[in-house]
Amino acid sequence: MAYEIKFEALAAPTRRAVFEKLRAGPMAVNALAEGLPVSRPAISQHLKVLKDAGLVSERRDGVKRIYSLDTQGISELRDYFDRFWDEALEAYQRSLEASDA
Amino acid sequence: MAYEIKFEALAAPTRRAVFEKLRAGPMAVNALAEGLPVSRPAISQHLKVLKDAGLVSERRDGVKRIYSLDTQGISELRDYFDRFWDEALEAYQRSLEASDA
DNA sequence: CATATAGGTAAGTCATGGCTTACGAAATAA
DNA sequence: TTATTTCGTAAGCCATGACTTACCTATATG
Repeated sequence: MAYEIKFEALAAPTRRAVFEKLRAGPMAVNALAEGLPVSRPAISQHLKVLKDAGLVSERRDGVKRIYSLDTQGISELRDYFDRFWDEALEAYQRSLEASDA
Repeated sequence: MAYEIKFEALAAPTRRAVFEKLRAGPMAVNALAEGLPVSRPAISQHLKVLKDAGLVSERRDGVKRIYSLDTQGISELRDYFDRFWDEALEAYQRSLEASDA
């Protein structure tokens, strides 16, 4: 449920770049912004979207906010495509049987 | 490779509705448009995007075009999230070890 | 042939959203 | 306290893209 938000969250290229940068491990906002061709506020906005989508979580550390991947939210997407792939195969099988003489 | 196109393809709600409707099996354009709150040309446009993204394939049958799910393209997304989930877990482990006393 | 069916394409409209700059707030440092 | 760092938020700009209607092509059918 609520895949909508997750798909939309991963659609924007720079936002997905932020997301994938977190594979290296938890990171603060300035570190995430480094190397990306947009302003830091833009990164903050992307992080809010990713967080609302349940793909990322936030932790405070002094004046910094440390963002990390949300394994729970990511596993939901994994499960979604697992099921989708199974169903696609079944549908394919049925369409073959239907065209049998 | 080329996840970008797939994510963007699945981001639009009605386009994902078309995509998910194909779980039932191969279907012609008019059948896909039925029940959806947009015009038939809009469905055609969505199908083009899904096809270019490798999520859907097309077959001609007389005057009809039969669209089906592309298991190959879908499996690429499944693999993407499989790997992502693994890496997210590893990153989580590393962050735990790093915070060990 | 003429007509109906099925669906792709063009062009234009309009809202969404990704970006910017400017600003504000909270925690540390001097 | 004052300054500095780190970051979120507000407001506005502008391109993108999700729609629409109008039109065209191609196959079947009378």
